[in-house]
Amino acid sequence: MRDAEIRELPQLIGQEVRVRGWLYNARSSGKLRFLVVRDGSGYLQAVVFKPSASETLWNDAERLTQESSLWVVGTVKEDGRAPGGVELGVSELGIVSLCPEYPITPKEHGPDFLLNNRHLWLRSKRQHAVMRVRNEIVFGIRDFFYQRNYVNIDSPILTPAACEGTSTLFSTDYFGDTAYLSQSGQLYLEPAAAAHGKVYCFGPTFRAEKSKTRRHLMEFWMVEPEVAWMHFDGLLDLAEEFVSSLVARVLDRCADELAWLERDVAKLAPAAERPYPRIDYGDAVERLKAKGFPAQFGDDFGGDEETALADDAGKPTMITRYPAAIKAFYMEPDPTDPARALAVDMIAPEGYGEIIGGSERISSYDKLEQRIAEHGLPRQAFEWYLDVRKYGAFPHSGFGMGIERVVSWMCGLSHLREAIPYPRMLNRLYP
RNA sequence: UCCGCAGUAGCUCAACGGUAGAGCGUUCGGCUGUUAACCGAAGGGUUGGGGGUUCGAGUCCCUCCUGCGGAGCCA
Repeated sequence: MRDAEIRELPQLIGQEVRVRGWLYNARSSGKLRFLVVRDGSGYLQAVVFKPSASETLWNDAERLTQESSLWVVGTVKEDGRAPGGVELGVSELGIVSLCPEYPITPKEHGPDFLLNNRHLWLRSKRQHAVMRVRNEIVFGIRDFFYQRNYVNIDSPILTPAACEGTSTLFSTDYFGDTAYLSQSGQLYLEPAAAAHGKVYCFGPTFRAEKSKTRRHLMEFWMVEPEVAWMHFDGLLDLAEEFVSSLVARVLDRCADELAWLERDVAKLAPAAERPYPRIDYGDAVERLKAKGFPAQFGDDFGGDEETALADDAGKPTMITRYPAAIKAFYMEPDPTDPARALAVDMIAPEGYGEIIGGSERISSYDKLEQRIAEHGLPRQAFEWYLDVRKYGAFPHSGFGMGIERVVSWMCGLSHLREAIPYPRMLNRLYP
């Protein structure tokens, strides 16, 4: 007799196995008791039949409460009446820990209650599926870059000053000095691109903005590639290849999870195919005006405007060459129009908003020095960053992608908070 | 920070200014194939806090707190 994970039971028909897990739900019908057991790998209907069960076995099966931990020994049987087509005829049952009244019932709950019980909510089917998709995306990201000979160079989380000087930062005491939690790894990645050529960082990012929307978290995960010698067109190709490959991977390997989440796969599938539309910022403004939005050249786009642009194509859409004035200081000006930056935002369809922001970086020492001054940034804090241009300047480009927004989009979630195990939001730091 | 919505049983929600209700969960009973099983019964309440109007407030008014959605900002 061997221990088995539930996912492998279809290959073990007729064998006696032990399964360990938790009681997800139970139903009884006179002389029968159906125990739905979950072990993380799947769900199993374990059946106890009173006439063939010992008194102890039957009583234990009756005593079990939702989320009690247990083990069952029995024979794996094929049965069309069981969910998944396979069930276990239980011959022995062990109660490891009897669970007191479990807060999360198989009925509906509100978001506040569920978030207060996030540590338990993670056990439920839907959250389980989301974390599986997230896992696939995270691994897919690392696989994508590893296959292409990128080197993972992680940036520090504690930093001495604002990376971009715009967003509000969380601060903490650092032996008497003030340290800030990183809001981007990019600046630290650029020197590493001079060392390895193709690099990426992947870690948590912190924004202390008091944003209260379904698209914002205070702490989120971001992956940022940075590539030496890559110009703007190459960056657009990279972003497109990257995102489409992740979508294809999730569609291929997470079909069960997407089904549990009732994700409309037909709406996601087009994003697995290249190319993605590329719309010049100026054309995007015109298109929005034609749709009745009060868009003006020079403005950044709002959430509704982004949605309108990406939904035209029904797949991620890249908006290119934004006005330099509304973009970060380190972005390379467009050689054909210095008022524009070689910047791109990739907007996901179905209202999921910006998932990627990137640009070609300024490679000239003088130009960067000038921009730092124009933005009123403390030059001293950026000496090391200027060194990237001083000692062997090189053209390079990169982008950042927010993991939770991508997970949220692929899973079809209505809120980013379900896309991360423990969401950090305004007014929420528990559990 | 601004605008809007909400707070009633453990959970999700009802209740015209006039006796505080249902479903799920829990406990007990019933059923030999259940699929969020079903049937019967029981237990479960300071209606977010404070103040006011009224013969009478879950309901109307003021105020505070908490949460949700959106704006701004961004991934």
